[in-house]
Amino acid sequence: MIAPIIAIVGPTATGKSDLALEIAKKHNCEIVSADSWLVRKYVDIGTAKPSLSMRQEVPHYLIDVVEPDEDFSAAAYKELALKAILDIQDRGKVPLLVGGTGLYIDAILYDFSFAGESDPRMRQELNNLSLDELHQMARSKGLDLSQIDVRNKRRVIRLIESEGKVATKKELRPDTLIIGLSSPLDLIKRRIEERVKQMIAQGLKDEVKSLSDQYGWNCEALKGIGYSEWQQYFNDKQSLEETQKRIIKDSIDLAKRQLTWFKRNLSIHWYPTPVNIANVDELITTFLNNYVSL
RNA sequence: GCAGGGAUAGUGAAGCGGUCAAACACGGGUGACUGUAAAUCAUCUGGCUUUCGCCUUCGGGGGUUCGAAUCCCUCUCCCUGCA
Repeated sequence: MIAPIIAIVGPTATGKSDLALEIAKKHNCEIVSADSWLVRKYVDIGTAKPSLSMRQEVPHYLIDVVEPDEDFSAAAYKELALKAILDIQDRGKVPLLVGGTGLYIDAILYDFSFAGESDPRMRQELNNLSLDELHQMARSKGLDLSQIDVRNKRRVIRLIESEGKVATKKELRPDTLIIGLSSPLDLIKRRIEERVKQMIAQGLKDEVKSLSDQYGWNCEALKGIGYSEWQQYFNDKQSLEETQKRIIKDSIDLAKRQLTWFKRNLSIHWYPTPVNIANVDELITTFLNNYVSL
């Protein structure tokens, strides 16, 4: 059974969503978001979530699937996204995987097998231990610390949680086309700046306020970029200008990390950021022509 | 004009005779990444060099000393008190 899948990846603010919509309309696709923040309800402005009208034009999946204070994971994402993908394919359409969360993208395209669940209570206990204590614990359980970054607490915690089970990945799944959107960092910076200003103009502050009122500052939804920065502002410890600056800075740092992740993937077909849709379109048409129903 | 305080790498700021190319923070670069991933972590950040190392730095100039960012003299600029 032939089942092509197209992915659009890249750092924030490079126009993935807009491109995806155009592609989807032209090529009979439905969109599966691969973004760790779009999964969450009520964080709309700060995540640049695709608008309702966009979502009406073309179905989007894996958006608004968890509550603001709910735990989520890459493994959970994989399961849900896979379901959506199969569903789309069953209806004879092409899934368009779109997002900037490299781990989520790769979990699908390289069929990650995650190493084992985590128990929320146990995780909390582990979080309270020092790195040294975690090392000791891992050693006493006979776990192999040599394969992980032992200075990274989260990796050690995960090693303990998964009891040494090893995660695996496969080759890039066949029938996959990956398109990357990027541009020189300077331009990305400028786009981020502009976008953050726009978010604030659109009422990001109120969105944050109502979330913090309803769920408290500890909820997951307020830990993200564009959200956490406001806590200081609402405590009168930071001006609006400073808040905006910090959001921009955090977003740029994110973009760099995303770039680092995607850069090493040699299967990506890169396009510069103000995308020329015609170019991308050509590649996609060629790709999809291989699958014209016989 | 007199008295006192200050001038340190991209920024802020330690250092106050040797272990100082100079703590730390921020800013910047590079990279890692599988059940928190918008997370978490590593690493570099005066110049040249892969390393060893060499060279030029701590407002300017001149001294003291085996040795100075650190002590002395002087000049410039900034702040404070008295005029």
